Amino acid sequence: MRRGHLLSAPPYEVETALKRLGADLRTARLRRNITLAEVAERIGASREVVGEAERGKASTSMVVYAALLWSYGMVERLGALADPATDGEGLRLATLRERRHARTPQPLDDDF
Amino acid sequence: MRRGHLLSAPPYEVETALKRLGADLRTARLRRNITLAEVAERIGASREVVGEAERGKASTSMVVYAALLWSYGMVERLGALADPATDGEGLRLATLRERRHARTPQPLDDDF
DNA sequence: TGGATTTGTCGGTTTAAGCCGACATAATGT
DNA sequence: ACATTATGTCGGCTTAAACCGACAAATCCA
Repeated sequence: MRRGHLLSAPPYEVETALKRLGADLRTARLRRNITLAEVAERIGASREVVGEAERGKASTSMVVYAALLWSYGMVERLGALADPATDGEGLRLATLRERRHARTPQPLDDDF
Repeated sequence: MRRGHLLSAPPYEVETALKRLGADLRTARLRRNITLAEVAERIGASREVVGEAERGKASTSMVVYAALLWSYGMVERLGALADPATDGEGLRLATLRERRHARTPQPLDDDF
């Protein structure tokens, strides 16, 4: 992790979403009346990383967030998060011209 | 990242969810007719990590997944993923006895 | 088929994530 | 207030994530 600016300065909306996700994970845990150390042990991680995830740390491994969702019975939501059937814009584009792999060489009109 | 067994062997349901999420992110990208390199540049990451996320790599940073969702216009879903209002089990428990015994989380002045 | 493009992989480097132990601080409840 | 518990923080250590350049394999389209 060196030069890419993603981790050092993610888009604002990304940070917002992560902060909210973390806060909601904390709410879920408190409602279940368990401690950081307890969840950490259940999912096989350290107390520290769980606390960081609850604060929405961007560079934390995806598996930490995923395991937390799993421990609260919400992991199916993660799997369905980008369901193609619910991707409105993608569906529109797909009906026009779906792509399988290679990029279609654009002849002239290169406007984006 | 050394001894915790989370990253080395996550729960099966977690791996499944990540695989599906990654596959769906790939579908979203192909529908939009853009390459790995292009998305990578847009979100400020390397082509490699994007490819790994699309394969559901568990140890990839959360921000990579989040930024991909963002680039496809799905980042709000991530923020709402663990919405307390939709946490059925949590709601039940909360009515019984909510716990407030936690320190108010500090802002986590961004990842250093 | 052939040529162009996309994607996966390999080697090497730098940075930091995650772990641990111990301590500091904040919140709780009696 | 006090003791207790939960959470945040510090320093050090080990491992690997993310980067880069280049190459190999897969995919696509004319």
